[in-house]
Amino acid sequence: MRYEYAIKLQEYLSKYIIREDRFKEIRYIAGVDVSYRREKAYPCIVIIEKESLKMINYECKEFILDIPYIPSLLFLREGNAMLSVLKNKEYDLIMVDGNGILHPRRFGLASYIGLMLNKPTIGVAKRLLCGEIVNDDIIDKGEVIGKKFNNIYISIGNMVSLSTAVRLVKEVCRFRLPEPIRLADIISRRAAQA
DNA sequence: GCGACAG
DNA sequence: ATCTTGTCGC
Repeated sequence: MRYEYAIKLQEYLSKYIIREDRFKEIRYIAGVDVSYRREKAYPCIVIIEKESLKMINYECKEFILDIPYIPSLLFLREGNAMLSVLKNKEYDLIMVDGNGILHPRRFGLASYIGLMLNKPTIGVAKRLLCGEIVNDDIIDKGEVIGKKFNNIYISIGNMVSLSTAVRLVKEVCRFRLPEPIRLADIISRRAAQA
């Protein structure tokens, strides 16, 4: 896929992202992350019960990668790997290691996942991709596109408002990262090193 | 042209 | 993200 085409695709798909709450009850939350070893990726999903923060289920797969990492096009590299572990599982919302609309074209990995699965998703990044921070609000081109909290950057992926996204992340944070993502990170890392 | 740049 | 040992500190 040409670089220019991928950019156009993001601009087009971003129009379909829903930036408000579209769900009934959030009881189970999934977290997804990907670790690497040479040409292979190890996507992992962890599902926790929000109330108890207990892990209910997890799975890790091996995935062959052919697309390099290009800043702002992370969804091309990790998108399908993540989708493969999200299939046939039950959860009410997904937290993704990467951005949602906190993105130059308002369409990061978490938005891609949310649109493909028609599910609520939240983007959680450890470093800032774009925008400037004003009182923990992340502003880009006059628009609030995310929130800084706990030294992480939270954004709408799909079907969740920013305020709800922040509240949910806070609810499942024991350490720096929200539990579903922290656990998925640990498990995928271990799988990659095995 | 220069620097920045999720994972 | 990954390649990589020990080390300082709560």
